[in-house]
Amino acid sequence: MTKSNKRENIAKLLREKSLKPTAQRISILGELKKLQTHIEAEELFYQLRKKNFKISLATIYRTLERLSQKGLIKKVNFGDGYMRYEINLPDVHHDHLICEECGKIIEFFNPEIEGLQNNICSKYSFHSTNHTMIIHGTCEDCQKKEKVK
Amino acid sequence: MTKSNKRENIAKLLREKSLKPTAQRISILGELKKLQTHIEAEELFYQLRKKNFKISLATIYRTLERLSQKGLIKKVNFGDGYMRYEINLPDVHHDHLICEECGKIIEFFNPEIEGLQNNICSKYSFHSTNHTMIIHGTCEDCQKKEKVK
DNA sequence: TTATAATTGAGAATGATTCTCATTTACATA
DNA sequence: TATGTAAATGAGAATCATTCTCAATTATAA
Repeated sequence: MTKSNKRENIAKLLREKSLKPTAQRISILGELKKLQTHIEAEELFYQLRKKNFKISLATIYRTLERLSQKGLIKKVNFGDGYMRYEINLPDVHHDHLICEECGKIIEFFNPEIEGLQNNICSKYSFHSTNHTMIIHGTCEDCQKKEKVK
Repeated sequence: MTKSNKRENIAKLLREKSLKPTAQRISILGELKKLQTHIEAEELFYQLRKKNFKISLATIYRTLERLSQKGLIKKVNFGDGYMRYEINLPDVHHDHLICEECGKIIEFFNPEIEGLQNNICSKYSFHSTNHTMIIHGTCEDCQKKEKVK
């Protein structure tokens, strides 16, 4: 796919969500699409600047918020002081394992979680739009390091 | 149980974790124990001040962090800008449903989650110390309000 | 083209949390 | 029971991710 085709696809996506397809929004969504993983606002800001996209940090935050409200991206909170954002691929929901030692974040997908979520929600007559499951602990590598000590 | 007995129990708990049982730490742990639910640092600060405990906000934050490291309390992040803290009753792990409309937080306990967590961890050779599952959506009451509109 | 409502940039403001450092406290030891 | 010392505390300053403000710019409908 050509570069301008990609841009046009993203623009279309934005219009479908009644968001004006500005250069800034297209660049953010394009970058997240390419990344396929979570990123912090400031990091995204530097990445885009490095690629000569003209954009301000305020716009990054504003846009990420809007895209998240519209369901185009997901906002993830690992509890370490700042939000992370990632493209929202429908039906490919994943959750996270966070290593307390080295900070590594492992993404995992578990279909049973979806079922479990449904059970819980129906029990409380709760209508869920989203869930987060974060498991904190120690990763394989860091467990080995522990043993060596 | 008398008031001074309670204090002595909490002091013992702190000593077991090699934490000096200061008046401030005892008051914090006592309050969380009485509450049995999550609370924000600032709110806890006001509660304790109201009860004439002499304590500073800095100490609140420091102590909550220490108690959490030692596993006496749990730190919960609902992603709304500030941490919440709650007493950690072992083997009574619960998770949360958060209503996006009214902010209500429903606690739930689901034993299957523990099993699921174990499956995931063993798959990744991950040693878990803790997990959080948060389901965002709309609570029963707010769904009814929606319909009326 | 033009009007206008939405979007953006730059930097100031906010606010939860952390840090600093002088003072106080718990407690092991004499 | 007195004392030395490392740990804990209080008060307020500092931090820093995020949000706000407002003038300038831009997307699009007419």
